[in-house]
Amino acid sequence: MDFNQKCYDLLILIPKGKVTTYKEIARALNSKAYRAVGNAMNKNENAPKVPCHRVVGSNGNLVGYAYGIENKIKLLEKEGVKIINNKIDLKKYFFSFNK
DNA sequence: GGAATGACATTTA
DNA sequence: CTAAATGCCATTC
Repeated sequence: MDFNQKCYDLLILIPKGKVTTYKEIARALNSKAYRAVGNAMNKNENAPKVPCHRVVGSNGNLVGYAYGIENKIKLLEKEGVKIINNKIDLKKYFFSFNK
């Protein structure tokens, strides 16, 4: 299984209305490749299968999105996540894989 | 096999 | 506190 595939697998576990960080994902994989995580999303092989939009920066900042940041914001708000100044309140919506 | 790239994070100014 | 520079991992050219 490739690294990116693992990322996708974890992303599917994220509940609706919650978000996580690239770092958290990397940590869940027992790795520090948060860069690679974002890269995996960029490939977007499993775009419709995986909620890539539920992944944000460490401080809740919306780093980017393959389909456009605007679209990402929209999707998150649809799920009940409030976005302020292109940022998310991690205190409220942060989801930890907590292994 | 080596160099370049990116949806990041952390440290320093 | 905000902005800029540096380091990092895996993938791709």
